Amino acid sequence: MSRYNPREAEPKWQSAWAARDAFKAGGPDAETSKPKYYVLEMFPYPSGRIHVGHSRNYAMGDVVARYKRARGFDVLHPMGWDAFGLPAENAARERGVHPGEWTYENIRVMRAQLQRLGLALDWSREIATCDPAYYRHQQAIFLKLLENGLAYRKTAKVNWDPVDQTVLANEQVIDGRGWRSGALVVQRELDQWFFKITAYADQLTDAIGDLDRWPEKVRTMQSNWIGRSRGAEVSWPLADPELAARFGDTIDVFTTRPDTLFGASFLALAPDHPIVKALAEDDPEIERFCHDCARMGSTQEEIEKAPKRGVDLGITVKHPFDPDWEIPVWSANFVLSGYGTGAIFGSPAGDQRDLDFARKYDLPVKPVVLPPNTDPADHVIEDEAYTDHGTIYNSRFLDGLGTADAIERAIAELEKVGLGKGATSYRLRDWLVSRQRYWGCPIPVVHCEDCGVVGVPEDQLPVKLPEDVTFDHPSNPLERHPTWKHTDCPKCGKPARRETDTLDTFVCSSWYFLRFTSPGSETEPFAPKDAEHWMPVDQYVGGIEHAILHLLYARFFTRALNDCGLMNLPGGEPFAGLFTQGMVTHETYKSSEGKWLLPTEVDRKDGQMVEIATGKPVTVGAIEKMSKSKKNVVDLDAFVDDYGADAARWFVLSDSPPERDVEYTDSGVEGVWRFVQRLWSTVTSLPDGAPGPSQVADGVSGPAQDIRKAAHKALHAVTDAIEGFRFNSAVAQVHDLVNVLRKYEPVDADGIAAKAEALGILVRMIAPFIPHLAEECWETLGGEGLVVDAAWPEADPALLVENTVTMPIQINGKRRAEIEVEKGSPEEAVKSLALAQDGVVRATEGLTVRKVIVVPDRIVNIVVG
RNA sequence: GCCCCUGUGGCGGAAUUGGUAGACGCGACGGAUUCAAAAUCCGUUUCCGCAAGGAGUGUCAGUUCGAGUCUGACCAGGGGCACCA
Repeated sequence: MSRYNPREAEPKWQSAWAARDAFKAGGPDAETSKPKYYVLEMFPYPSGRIHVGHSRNYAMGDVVARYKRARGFDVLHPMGWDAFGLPAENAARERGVHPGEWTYENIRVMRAQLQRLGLALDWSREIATCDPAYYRHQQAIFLKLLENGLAYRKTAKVNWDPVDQTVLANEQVIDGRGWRSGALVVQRELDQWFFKITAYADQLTDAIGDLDRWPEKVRTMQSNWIGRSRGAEVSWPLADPELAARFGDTIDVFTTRPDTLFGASFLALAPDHPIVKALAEDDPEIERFCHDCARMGSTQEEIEKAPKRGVDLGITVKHPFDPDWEIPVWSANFVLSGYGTGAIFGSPAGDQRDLDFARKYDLPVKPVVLPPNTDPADHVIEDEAYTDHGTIYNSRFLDGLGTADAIERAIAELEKVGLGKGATSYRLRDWLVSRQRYWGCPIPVVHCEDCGVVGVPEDQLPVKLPEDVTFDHPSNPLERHPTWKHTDCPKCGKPARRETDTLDTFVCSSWYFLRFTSPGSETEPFAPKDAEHWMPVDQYVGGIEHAILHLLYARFFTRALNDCGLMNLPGGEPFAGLFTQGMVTHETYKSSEGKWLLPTEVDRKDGQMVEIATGKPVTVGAIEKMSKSKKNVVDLDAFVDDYGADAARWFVLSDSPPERDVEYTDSGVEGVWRFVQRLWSTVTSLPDGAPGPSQVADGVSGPAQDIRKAAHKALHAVTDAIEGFRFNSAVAQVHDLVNVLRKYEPVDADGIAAKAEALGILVRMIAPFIPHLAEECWETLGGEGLVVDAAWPEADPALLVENTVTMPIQINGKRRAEIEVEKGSPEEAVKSLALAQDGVVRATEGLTVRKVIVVPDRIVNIVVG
């Protein structure tokens, strides 16, 4: 018997699919009545090579794409490249290769790798975000956003590296120093571009509830990130008329607990609050405090460890409910300028931070919320604030109300006296999209001394990146380029300066799924007709690491594009179904010199891991997500050379549930190889002259009928598992059926027909998982055409039901025996049969049968005592 | 600190509605084949026990005729958010 050779079979079938354009999506103009289905995996950054870890994402999407095709859908399953980004610039610095050249070479390699996997992709729709044909439309979109007030410019605090002369992202600042230069990072105010995502904060929050095919976890994370909280804005009149004239009549604060207003003991302003800044100018103590706070590091750890500090500003405000009650105003380091109004009122009994602050500076602490079932005399605040709900007391007209009622009443009273109103605050900030980088989409505006910021007219797009740039200096090459930034104002024609910032690469990935719907569109980013036909994406597959930013930005973008009139996507949600897959993990290896080693550089010798090159022992480290940095990767090409693409696909879908991590092990791979060969030998064991795989072996009985039943049951189970994204269960079901089929040696024509039918079902069932082997089997079995075009088989309901059923018999909940009965046997008959069983008689001897529960066709439970 | 998720054999995991816990795969062990090995094939494999039997889904309680599944408290691991007022 011949062995299956993926090296020959896989390229052969891939050419066969390509020859008939098997995976080309139809679309709104196609002459088809098929319903559409858009399946998409998060497109990759072309970082170099694909490893087995990456392939899991694509394998899952491919199962869905092929399954839906077999189910009669017009499937759109495209692929492209998230091709702008910092690694290309780093490569340019380290190796002197142009970012574009490096990127396109990586794309070439990775495309070939993906094609070897045999994915059912419509390659005619391939896009790369660094292609001017793509980013010119992104620039057009930017101008639309600008026109509609959704893109704007403002000064913002950034991390500035004075040595590298560049802006650093928060994660590039380590212990207050630049990650590359090691220079102390300073906070600097720079003009930056923002997208007004906060305008959609409510919509983005409210719509989360409708995303019923998204993981709960992701929805929670999005909701937390937006961080909507309802409360009130409260205005505190400045006591000193002179100050009131200078700073406006009141200081406004945001609070979620207006019910605790009578517990107020101070106001605290952020160190960079305008009032604090102004007062600092003629008060050295305040000035020093502000200076200290500005210098404080921005890392989480530092913020966490920093003790509460403050300075008395020497001014007072009047309580909104009592003009005679004056409250001191402080500045405090724990108040954030970017949240709410940058000012709070301290109610120490009900907030731990306020309490810590009050204790440190000896400010009054008055409890105003009484915990349920507590005597006021027993409720004493020491070092722990009571932050929960309860009954309000010590609070005049709020006394006796519950927290929720008191909040409403307090807001109503604030509105009555004109010193406040109900308000909502968000954690979400506007999206800073400026990057001082070369390898990104240029922001298509020009700065003119007379006209200000002027958008580049559409007919002059794209604003292309210059090719001749140098990376010998860390700062932005666009800024340093001798000529690029000099241009004429599109409005008045006078010499002007181009914007040298490029867009955050998250912008590119916020609309690529729309571009896939009409990748050839030259005049528009996408044709609304195509976008409206294909959108939303029916099934999106990607890593959990994008649970917040990418998905939130995309959800913002589709809404913004709707509002700019570029399309009409009802509801505005881009991804109807989302699945977040787990990673592929692998052991890590470290040489005796402490360098990470590739799995191919180590070997097991006499039970010990050694480095092949040196023979020295190797430290086996933790099992971690496959990553280039830890070198615990298995290259996809090497894997496919050894075992074939099908084996890779089958492996990453086996064992672990798709949402969880799966560990790569050599023995697991060998198990897959065994399975592939076993499947092949099972298919080839069918004698010559057997009927084709689409035939139905009707009217057979005995073992032949049992085989048919097994196949149809497996089909039912696998169909269910695919629909429910439980690919590991589908794999187990397939294993089971193969085990049954390979042991079945038919002795007559009926048996052969039954086995042929069963194999036909099996082969169509595995086609979404291991499509090349499925084609090879289909051909061997004499199937019509290609299995890629075969319809998904239908399970015969008559074969899914059994005539008899095995019922376990429990005594006090413990299984003691089982009986085989006709399906639907009457309860009385089952009961007496059960009581007559040997095991039952033995176990009930000397005891009284108190009750017998018969659940028809399921179980019998006898209660004795 | 707050929020969420997960705890099942030696390992990954299955059990879709409260109804036979451990499917399927890996590993291990025994056997066949082989001069030998690889590969392949056939068995066994939750634990204790020779057996009869008993115990068993992180721990403790509860609901139920019956709990991996439902409820409460706790323990452990993972993730998210974090001076967000």
